[in-house]
Amino acid sequence: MGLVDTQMRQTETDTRDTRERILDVSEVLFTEHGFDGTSMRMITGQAGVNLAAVNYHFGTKEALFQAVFQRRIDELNVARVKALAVMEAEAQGGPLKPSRILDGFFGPALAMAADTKHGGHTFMRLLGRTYTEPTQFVRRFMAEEYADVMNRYADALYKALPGVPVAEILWRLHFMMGAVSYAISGIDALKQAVPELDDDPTKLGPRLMAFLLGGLRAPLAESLRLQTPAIANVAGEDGSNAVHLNA
Amino acid sequence: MGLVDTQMRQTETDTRDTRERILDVSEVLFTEHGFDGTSMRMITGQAGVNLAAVNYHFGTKEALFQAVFQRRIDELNVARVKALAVMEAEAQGGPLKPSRILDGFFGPALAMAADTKHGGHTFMRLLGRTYTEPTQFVRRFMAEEYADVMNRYADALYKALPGVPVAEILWRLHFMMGAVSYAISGIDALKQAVPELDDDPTKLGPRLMAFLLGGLRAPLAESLRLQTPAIANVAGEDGSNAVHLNA
DNA sequence: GTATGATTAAAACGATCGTTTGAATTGGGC
DNA sequence: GCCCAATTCAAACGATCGTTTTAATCATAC
Repeated sequence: MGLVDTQMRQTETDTRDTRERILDVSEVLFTEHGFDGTSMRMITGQAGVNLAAVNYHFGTKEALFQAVFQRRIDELNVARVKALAVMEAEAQGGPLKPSRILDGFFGPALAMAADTKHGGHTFMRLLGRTYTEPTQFVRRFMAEEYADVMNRYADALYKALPGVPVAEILWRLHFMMGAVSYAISGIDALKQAVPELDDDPTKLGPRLMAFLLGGLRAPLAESLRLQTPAIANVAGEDGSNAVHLNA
Repeated sequence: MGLVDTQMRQTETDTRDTRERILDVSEVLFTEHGFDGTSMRMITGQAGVNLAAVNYHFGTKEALFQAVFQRRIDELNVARVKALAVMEAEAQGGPLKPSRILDGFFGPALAMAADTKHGGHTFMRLLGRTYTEPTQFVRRFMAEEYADVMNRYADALYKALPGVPVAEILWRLHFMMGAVSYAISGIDALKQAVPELDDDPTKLGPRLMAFLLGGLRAPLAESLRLQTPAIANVAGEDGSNAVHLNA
């Protein structure tokens, strides 16, 4: 046992070098060129390992993508659950402030996105994109791991915002995730459209938080409809097929 | 001239059949499998045309993707500009209601996304994704066409929301686009995480509008910071590298 | 030293990729 | 009828894809 253990640890240390080098490079390439746009030769070439190394260590290209994904999302989930647990312990059963709940949920994501040195930013762009094009593997992943974390935060928000239905909270959590995703990934496109825009990275957090809190605490749609009919004609040529965004 | 014109029109009618068939099929396949994940043989096979037809009519695969993109985004831009022009004419120089401005901007997008019969929904998913992974072609597109529409709506919002800086409006427009993108594309992932969620499509518009308006009209970050310190510890193991979402 | 198991290396596999070629087919103008 | 341009078609091009195979190399246990 002891011998095997020593040997194992040694070999594991060896492989971790190659394995992690492959993972790091893959993370960047998958983000930049997509799954199909990234070839094994691009990966192994840039990682400085043999072509067969990926198949040896991960089995298949798809399994490699899965490994890239798993490594980061586990880290993200752990940070989110831990942040919520700390806050709930402090509150001793009482409700939390919505702003702090959002901090706990989106803080780890933004922190990871702010890490441009170790691929965190790269991965968050990959995650935000993958969320809108769920493959079979990602679907299963969402159901297994993501659901738990989302429901915990939805519960916390439900306590913090009395009177707001859970379904509404989940939808708004979903909308907020979209806003955060664009805040992280879409900056390039935004700067392309408006080059003169102030994109001070230190202001992004407050800007985003202000927006998210406003959206989260917005009056419900039912009461809103009474205030604003908001029936805009956004139709085709003749204006017949009007679209009612608020109806 | 007349003869040539007649002949041209006839042949154009002929090619339009193949061309549009290719465009329609490509739209679906590019959305579902991405650019690299879609092969010319998948496209031509499903469209019922010869393999060489794409190269003949569009020149190259990338040009085909560009054509797919252009067809829809032109339609979107025209609808948005038109909706704004109508509202501004009615208002006779006065400010517009923010809810109506959002209707004008996001109404056409949601209307297109609601069109599941003719590929509109498909394309909106493609657009939302492409926005976060801008290729060289999309970058140029953003700068040329998207910028104009965005700035028009930003100006309208600037008039409607006195005291809010233009930069802030642009950022919030950006955040809102993320929320809308997730509302359109991320439903599958959301349902995967929370299967019991109420996803009545007729409620999506009001839900989204309520959220967007809340985020748009939220107090600015500067004043918000005074109310909520909102410094969450979302750090790693030791809690040393705390993240300040609001600082 | 030798044996053993894990890792790396070089080479090749068949399959599929986007694109091109050149001939066949089409359809309207004379 | 023929002509001509547009389009379609079948076939092939070289390149690249993910994966497998087989041998070489390495580190460790005995």
